[in-house]
Amino acid sequence: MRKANPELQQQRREQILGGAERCFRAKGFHQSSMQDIAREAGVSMGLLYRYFENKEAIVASFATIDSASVIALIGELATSEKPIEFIPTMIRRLARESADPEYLRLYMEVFAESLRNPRLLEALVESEESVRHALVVAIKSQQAARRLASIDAGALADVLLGLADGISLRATLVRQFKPAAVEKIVAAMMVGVLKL
Amino acid sequence: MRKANPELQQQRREQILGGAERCFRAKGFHQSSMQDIAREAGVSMGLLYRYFENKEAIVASFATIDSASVIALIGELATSEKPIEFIPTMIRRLARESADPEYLRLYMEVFAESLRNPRLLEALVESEESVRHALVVAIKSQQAARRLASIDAGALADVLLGLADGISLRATLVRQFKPAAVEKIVAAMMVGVLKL
Amino acid sequence: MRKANPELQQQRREQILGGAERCFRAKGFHQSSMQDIAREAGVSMGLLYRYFENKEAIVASFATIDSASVIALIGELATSEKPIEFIPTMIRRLARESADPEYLRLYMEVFAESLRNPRLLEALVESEESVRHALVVAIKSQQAARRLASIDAGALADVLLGLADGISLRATLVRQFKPAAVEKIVAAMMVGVLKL
Amino acid sequence: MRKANPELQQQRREQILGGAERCFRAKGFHQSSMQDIAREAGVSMGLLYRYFENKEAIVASFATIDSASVIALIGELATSEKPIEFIPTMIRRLARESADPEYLRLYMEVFAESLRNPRLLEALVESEESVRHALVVAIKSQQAARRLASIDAGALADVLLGLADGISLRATLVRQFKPAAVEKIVAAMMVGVLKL
DNA sequence: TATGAATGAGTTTTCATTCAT
DNA sequence: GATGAATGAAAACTCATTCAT
Repeated sequence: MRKANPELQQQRREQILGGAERCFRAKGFHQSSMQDIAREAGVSMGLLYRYFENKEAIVASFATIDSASVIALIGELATSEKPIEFIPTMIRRLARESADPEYLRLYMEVFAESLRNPRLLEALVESEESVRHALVVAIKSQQAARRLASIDAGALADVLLGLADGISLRATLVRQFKPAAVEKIVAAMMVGVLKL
Repeated sequence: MRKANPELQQQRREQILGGAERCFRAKGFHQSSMQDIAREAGVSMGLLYRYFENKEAIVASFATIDSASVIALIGELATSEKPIEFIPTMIRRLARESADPEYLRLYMEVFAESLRNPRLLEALVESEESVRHALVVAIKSQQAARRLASIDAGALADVLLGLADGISLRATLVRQFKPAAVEKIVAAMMVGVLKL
Repeated sequence: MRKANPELQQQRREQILGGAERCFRAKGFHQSSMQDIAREAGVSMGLLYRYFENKEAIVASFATIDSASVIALIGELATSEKPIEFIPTMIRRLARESADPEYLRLYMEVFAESLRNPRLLEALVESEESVRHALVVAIKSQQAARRLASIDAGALADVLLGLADGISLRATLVRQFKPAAVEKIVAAMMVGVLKL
Repeated sequence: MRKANPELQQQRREQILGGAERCFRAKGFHQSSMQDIAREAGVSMGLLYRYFENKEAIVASFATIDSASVIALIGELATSEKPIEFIPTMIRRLARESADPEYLRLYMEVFAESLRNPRLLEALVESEESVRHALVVAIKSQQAARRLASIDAGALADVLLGLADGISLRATLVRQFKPAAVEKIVAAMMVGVLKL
């Protein structure tokens, strides 16, 4: 007798989400039909719906941002010996990472959608807060080590992450955007607030 | 014979765009049908298509952001006697202004869409750059007046506008967001870079 | 300027309901797709949905039974000089009328459906009660004229209409069904209850 | 090698039909999917199709009405000492039994379906006729015993069963339905035809 | 015997767009 | 200039059925 096979199921889920991501990146998710997704994922419509209750459920899977690389970067900050110097680099790298237009578009769409869909918003908020939490912890540990000034760690995290988001936005939107000059300013700002 | 009546035409355009904006804010524009827009604007389908070639043309009208209030704020900066102190206020007000979820959603969608549609992107970029240009001019005049340090004005504009965008994003996304603490940090950062 | 045309609208509604009835009679309404109905009615899918919100709304239109001929028959009873003799004839004709398998099927389906759908049931009940009411009135007037015994008119109406329904059912279901013998029994029964 | 196990097979059939009946009663059989049935019966899709060739075969199983209780009632009539008095009771009990809306719906659907599907109709007719036959036999024996007038037993059976069906229909359809008054009329009618 | 996995045509419904008046 | 009528392709989703294990 055939038994349920969780590995296969996991693989199928990923297969579908892979197809969906390719579609969403290429066309946006309102423009991607379930047929498109099924075709791109190489499965039938029926199977799609076996694994995801409806289209929204697929979209929702993208609200939980893959924050592994961000967390890694924050880890570097936590152990950095000169965090004040490291922060501008971190912001630049964060901004660069999310400046890919396709990624940006996906993120924007998920965000826009989540402003209407509580379920999505919940997932997005949680995923955002796990990143923020990691950053707060990193900041506090550096403050304890007397390498950063003792300012409100939560607010600082919001400023840094906001800065990274805002900069990546402008990098794709402004023709005359000069990364180096921007980074210099960021560096100066950090010294202003964080020097002991 | 009837003559073309430009005033009426202008009024009709605005009537339609008004209906469209209400729809877009309420449901997003992928979820707003042309029927919805016509109903909300109080016109017939036929008229809709007389004034706008297709749905995309309506959407495109929203890529030119209404930047009047932003320009006004920048005007205040240009004439401020203590620009370093004014900037954090300006950022806070910019951020607050765009933190309305409905507005944010509309803006996000337009942005997301523009990443795939060159025509939209063009309009968005131009509208963004007119704001940036105004800010650059204001910064330069304050630098000329020796009230701000002489750093790259373009890059500074990008940092400030990016910060405003990023903060408004986080204000809607982070439950523990503390506006006052954030503003204090912004103020300190500004002193760090802009003090002569 | 084109004005809304109620006549056209009325005609379209009938056109659609005509197509629907042909489909429903031929295949039952669960087996009739909206495409089928549109094709049979000679209209497009879009138009179908302009006139009927959804499939259920079309089905609901059939819950209001066309009771004109029944009412006419009851009218004959009301003015009959020998109502006791007329009733068996009436029952036979009622039963015959609804014994057409296609009609019966449609009626059965509507009934079955209405047992789950309150909106449908409401319509069905009302349409049934208008018939019953007419019959009650006819009976009472004949009782006042001393041509029928004074028994509960409502209950009598239910017995007569129930008998007609039950007989038409059996006429299609029982191979050895003998209309004449049945009518004779009905006649005898009527004498039993209704003679003064 | 495994041997076929008829008992298990029978049990499985019943298990499936039990699930199907629950589904059909709750939602009607056009609204019950094979998945629903399998789930409700607690078996897999594969097994479902091992025991029933297709959905129609399951539906067909419901055309053979479970007439045990009806037959029992008819048995009481056959041995009753005062059959004329017993008949109204019998009709009331028959009507009450089939007045359960869920049962009625199932029966209606089966009937509606059978008007298009000869295989179903055949089963339904046969099952109906076995009941009718029992009733005819009972009537004839009571006539032989001189307890009922000598009228056409077949036609009488049709009138009685038709009356029961028709009354159960109206009991669910007519708000002002009064069982007691109806029964009184039925009693009077019976005296009218059946008294020696 | 029994299961879970998979299919894909079919269903209802929507919607951007065009046309006749 | 403005309207209501009409279209039909495409969307999301379902489901009877088959297959591999």
